[in-house]
Amino acid sequence: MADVAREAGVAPITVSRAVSHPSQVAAHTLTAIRRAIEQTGYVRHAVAGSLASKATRCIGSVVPVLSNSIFADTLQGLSEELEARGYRLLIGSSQYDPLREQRVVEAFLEQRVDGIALTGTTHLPALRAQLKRSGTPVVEMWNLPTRPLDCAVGFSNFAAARAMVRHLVSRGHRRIAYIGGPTYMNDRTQARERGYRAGLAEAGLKAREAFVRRTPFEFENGARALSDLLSKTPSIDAVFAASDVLAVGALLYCLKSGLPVPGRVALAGLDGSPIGAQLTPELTSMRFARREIGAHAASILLGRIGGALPGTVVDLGFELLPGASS
Amino acid sequence: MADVAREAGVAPITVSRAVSHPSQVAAHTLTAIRRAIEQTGYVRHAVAGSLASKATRCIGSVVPVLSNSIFADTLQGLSEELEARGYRLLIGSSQYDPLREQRVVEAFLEQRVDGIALTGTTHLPALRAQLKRSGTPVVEMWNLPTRPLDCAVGFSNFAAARAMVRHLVSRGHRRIAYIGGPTYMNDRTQARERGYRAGLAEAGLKAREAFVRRTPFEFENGARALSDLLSKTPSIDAVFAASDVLAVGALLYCLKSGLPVPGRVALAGLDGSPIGAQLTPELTSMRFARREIGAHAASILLGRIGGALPGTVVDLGFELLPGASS
DNA sequence: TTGTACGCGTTATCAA
DNA sequence: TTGATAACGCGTACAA
Repeated sequence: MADVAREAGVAPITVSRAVSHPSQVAAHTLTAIRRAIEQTGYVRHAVAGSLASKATRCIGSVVPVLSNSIFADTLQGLSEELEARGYRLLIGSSQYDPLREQRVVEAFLEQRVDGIALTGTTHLPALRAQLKRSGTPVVEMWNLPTRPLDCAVGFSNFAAARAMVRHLVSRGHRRIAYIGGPTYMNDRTQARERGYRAGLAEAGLKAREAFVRRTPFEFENGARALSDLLSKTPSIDAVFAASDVLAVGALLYCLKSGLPVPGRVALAGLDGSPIGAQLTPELTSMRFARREIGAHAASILLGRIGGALPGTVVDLGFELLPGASS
Repeated sequence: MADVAREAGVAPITVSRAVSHPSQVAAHTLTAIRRAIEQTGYVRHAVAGSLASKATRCIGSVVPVLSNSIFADTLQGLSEELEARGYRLLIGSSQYDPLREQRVVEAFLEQRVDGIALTGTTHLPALRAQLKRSGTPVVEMWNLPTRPLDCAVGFSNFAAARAMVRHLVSRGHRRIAYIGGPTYMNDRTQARERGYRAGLAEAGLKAREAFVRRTPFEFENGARALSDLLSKTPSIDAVFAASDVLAVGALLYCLKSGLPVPGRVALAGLDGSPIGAQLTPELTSMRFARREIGAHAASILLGRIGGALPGTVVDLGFELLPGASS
């Protein structure tokens, strides 16, 4: 920066302004400085800038996994909105492990990110304390917390799951099994399972533990769980898989085994994945505003950084996508 | 840090050592400092540390998109390997736009990342120059460059595509069409298309432009391209889709339309996606070492940071996954 | 094993 | 609109 300043015949601080706040610099000074930057090959040192300004213009984000496209869409929304406003996105993955989440966030806090976007609302108490103490703006995504850490954006996983069970009931199904993810420290999965039970209860059906399977989000596991359900409790006439990864796996298993869907079992998922819509029969699912969750999260954080108060909770809702699988 | 030092009765530099190089500090001093850190709630300021040490322990990575799981796997490998060695991963996406790639890398250079992992080998000349000038270690992933920018890890997209055509020929197919991605500034897609033509040429078959479709990587586009090929050039007896996203889309289209596979058309993809393996018929594909590409990229960059010379090019090869679709 | 002195490259603050 | 000065919070180099 000193070299550029010398070259352009100005003080270093003017170069700083030309780069960061060009509107505060006279037009002719600006052109001189830009030429000098060109000539010297100067690259702004963002680390030094952050140290002096006490702002990194970086946002940290934690998702369970990158390989599930539902979070990829949210990250895309986050990243685009942030980029448009001159912010950068750091991404960490927790692998559904709250301890890893904590470690990733600790790294973010050391980097002095200006804001943090988390997936879900279940976090280790120690992490909640660290976040509070740091004063960093936080937004929780993908569910509606009863008591948000700071701000939140998502939808009611409970209501979405219950609505799907209502749909299956409305189609005449009564013996509805459930395939979902592991519930440990996962508020979304927990809420979906509660939504399933609530939906059954509403219809006067009773939830049976023998109708429930919990398994990690992989296609093969959806297939395996369905096969297991059909052999152990052959009386079931529908399966609600609380994630399209599991639902698609289950549907493909039926196609492979020649089991008519919905003739033998009806199937429904959640998440509205593109692949489900391409299958035959088309998978009944629920669309969530995946990209918008990210975009809203970005807006909320930038608002908080700009001085807005905590407490914002945005509900983006959900939309039933009825398919031929149910 | 000054507060911690006072609390522990040592100089600030000793606190710095206790945090960054604990082995250089006496055990009892260490425990005193750790207690002081606990009491004060001190969080290391990584920005200041980076400014002083001239190292950020951050690696920047550019992928075309996050939503395609093939890159997610590579990022997972990268991130895990880096994390294990105390480095952090910054992720940017180019949306297959070389200008966006350049802007993302410029941001990385301003942040003073210690190394950069790029997808592919086609980059804007201006970007190549900036990278060279910066001296930052770079690794190109997912293809084998003839002249690497610095280092590279991947496999021959050309050879993989050619091998798949050989496979289709060996199964008796002669009128083999091609569905691939857009070729502009995408060396992987270009190489796969050249591999297709080379495979045909070897077998004494001639490539016809009417047999070729280029379309963005989406399930629906694979379906649309196949439908178009079947109506315009009904004589085709096989389709090689140079990416499983497109191949799966094409296969699902056949299932929906009741076209026998491989009876009416044989189908083959590339990338070895999990979903392809679950379909009926199982999709013929090619497995690439997606995770390992990322893990190797991390090792190579850390090696370069540690002083290793540029020029490393690692070929991880590919493996044919024959399925019932061909 | 611990400490002193200094500098890393910017920006905030205040003044001109 | 531009500039002088003083941090920002660490780690390096060297010394004790």
